[in-house]
Amino acid sequence: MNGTSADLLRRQGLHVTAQRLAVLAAVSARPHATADDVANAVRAEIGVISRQAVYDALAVLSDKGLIRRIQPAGSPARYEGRTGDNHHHLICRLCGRMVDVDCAVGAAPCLAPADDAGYEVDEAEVVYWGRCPECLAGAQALPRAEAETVPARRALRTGGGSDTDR
Amino acid sequence: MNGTSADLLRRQGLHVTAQRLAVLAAVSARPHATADDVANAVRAEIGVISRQAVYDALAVLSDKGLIRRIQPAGSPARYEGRTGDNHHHLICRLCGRMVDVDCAVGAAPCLAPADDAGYEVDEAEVVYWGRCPECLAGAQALPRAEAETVPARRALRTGGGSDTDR
DNA sequence: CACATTTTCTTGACAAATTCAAAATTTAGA
DNA sequence: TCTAAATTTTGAATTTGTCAAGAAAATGTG
Repeated sequence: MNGTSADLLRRQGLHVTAQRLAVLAAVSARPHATADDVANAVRAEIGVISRQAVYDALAVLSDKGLIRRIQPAGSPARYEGRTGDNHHHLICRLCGRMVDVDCAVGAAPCLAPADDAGYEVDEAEVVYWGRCPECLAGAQALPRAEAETVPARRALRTGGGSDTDR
Repeated sequence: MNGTSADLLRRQGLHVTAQRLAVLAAVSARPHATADDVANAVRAEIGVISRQAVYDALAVLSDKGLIRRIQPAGSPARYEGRTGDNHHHLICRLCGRMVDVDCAVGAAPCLAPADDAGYEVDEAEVVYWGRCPECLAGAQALPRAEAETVPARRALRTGGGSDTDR
């Protein structure tokens, strides 16, 4: 199991290091984790790792396609291990909660642009924006005026910053 | 023509200010501009504007649906005037160039998730990732080793940062 | 038109996320 | 083991964006 991860790295021509293995494991274990979440998870596992090493590892792993980077507006970048199955994301505008949605169309690439403008497209990223069940319930309970007071953009940070998922 | 923009603002219950009109005009004139681009464009037109006023205007205008905010991974937020037609974006992984693509499916919302998980979805944002014609040409012309040296992520900033579009 | 209220803008400090740079370590292969 | 190249560490700097408080401007009313 660990051998597999190391092989994955080698197959991409990357050096195998404890940091990278730990980052890969952390991302797989916590879908939608931020770089910071990953750093903390890795520290819990191998002791210390520099912030830079985390960023490098995340960058290199996503460049090689071993992990996927998602960057919803107003939220720091997130990473996930599921790759290649071309699933999409449903994000709550109010609390930032993010959930996976299987592709409605089929296998990757699930979509081809109407006109590719000469681009060589390798991925179609789809984000569905809306409001999650909990926020819907909360918003509807509030009187109109108060509901409007909720600063949507800000909530993304404070409310759903890290405890996003599931 | 200017009267129209002012009316747009009034219709949304917003005060009509030179700053907002200029921001609106700047965004319409330069699709995919960053907040910084907008600030510069506005300064060229009305003299001075504070960074905060630009952010406020962009936030309020996109909240009201007069402009649209796009935030591709690894790049600062961008704004565009085209709204309501639910078009999508094609972004080059190498240089960051972004072009519009009309929706392949039809009118908004062009897509509904396979399983909405209880979310009330109001928008489906689609980003096609790939390599633009120029980068493709450049990459193929280079010998393999050199081509791989190009730091993809960094290029997004330097290469295509501001002079993105077509 | 003058006024009061509310919104918006300015200024300046601040914070988070990410990147840069240079030196020290580690990895892979001969 | 030894070497060259790849990684990691460390620490500072940037970029992007936000907060807060007071000043200025816009809108509706008398």
